[in-house]
Amino acid sequence: MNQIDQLKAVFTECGISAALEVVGERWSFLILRGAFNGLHHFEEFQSTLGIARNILSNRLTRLVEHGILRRDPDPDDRRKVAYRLTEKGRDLLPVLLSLRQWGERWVSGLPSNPVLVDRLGRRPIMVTVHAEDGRPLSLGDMEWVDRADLGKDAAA
Amino acid sequence: MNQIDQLKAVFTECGISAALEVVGERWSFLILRGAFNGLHHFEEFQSTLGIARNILSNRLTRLVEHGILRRDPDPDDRRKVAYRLTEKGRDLLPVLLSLRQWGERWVSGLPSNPVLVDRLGRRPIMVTVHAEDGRPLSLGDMEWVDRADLGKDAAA
DNA sequence: GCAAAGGGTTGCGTTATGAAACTCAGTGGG
DNA sequence: CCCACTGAGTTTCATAACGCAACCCTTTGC
Repeated sequence: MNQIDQLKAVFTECGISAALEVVGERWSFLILRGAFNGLHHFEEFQSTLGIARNILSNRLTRLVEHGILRRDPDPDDRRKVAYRLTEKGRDLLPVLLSLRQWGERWVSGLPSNPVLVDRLGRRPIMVTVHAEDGRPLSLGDMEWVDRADLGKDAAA
Repeated sequence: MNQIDQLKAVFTECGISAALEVVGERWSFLILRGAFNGLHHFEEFQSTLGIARNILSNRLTRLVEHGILRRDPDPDDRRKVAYRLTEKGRDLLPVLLSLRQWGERWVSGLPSNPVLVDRLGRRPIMVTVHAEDGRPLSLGDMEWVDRADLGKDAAA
């Protein structure tokens, strides 16, 4: 098995590397953040993010190819194209939110604006790591287990 | 201030871009994944990830500079250096896990190995987005609110 | 018909990434 | 003490990704 095959194996066997292959390039996350914030059009992304037009074009195309965004031409104005999150894209919300939570806590220091709130309680939503029964967990409460031993352990 | 200008302001100070400055480069997440999986040494990262040595060197240095990893020379063998997650680094777990969850579901299709389980229940842990009271939320249950309006709304 | 808007491309220079070879202190065995 | 080997990097040079500015082509509004 050569170097390339090894790399390829790494890329396909782990969910993290699989995900990064699709959304790991520079700007991808920021474009998605924009999409979650209600941006739809090329010019909106370009002017709010300040990204180079060729790169933006490239990323949007890639995100569409990977089924994360949909490209909807506007029937009323045929110059316009709306990029919208698919379900696959919307399902990246936990990634974006946890990244934001971390960035606010450890890098920028200050909570950013606007805040995503629960429509009912009108309190900020949160991302947590927890057990199936809902108990919140920290790293010390977890351990790595070979998948093959999972059922076995649970049964034991 | 129109919507776009608002977003533009938001974006420069957003936790997501802050986070990406630090961990957004290629390989950073994979190195962190390795660290969470118990890798500590340069050679371990290099051989398991297949990353170029110069890049690995560069990333490790950056992650140390940003306080995500600690660089501990081994007192018993002065050739060895152990890279360990700091609290700031460990706090990236939700990001890594949600990324992995997404990658497994939407890209690789299959669950990867090993699995992080709850030490007590010995069941896989999970990452979710939810309200303060624990209710799981989907995008439709949330809305963006200006932080200044938060208390106001809650009081109203 | 003409200017402007929207969504891109093209060309070209700069940075980032990658492969392979090289360094160099430290260690372990004979 | 000598030599092979290990661990953790550096250096060199080629290639890919990124960024800027300018350009292009439809579609619209007037």
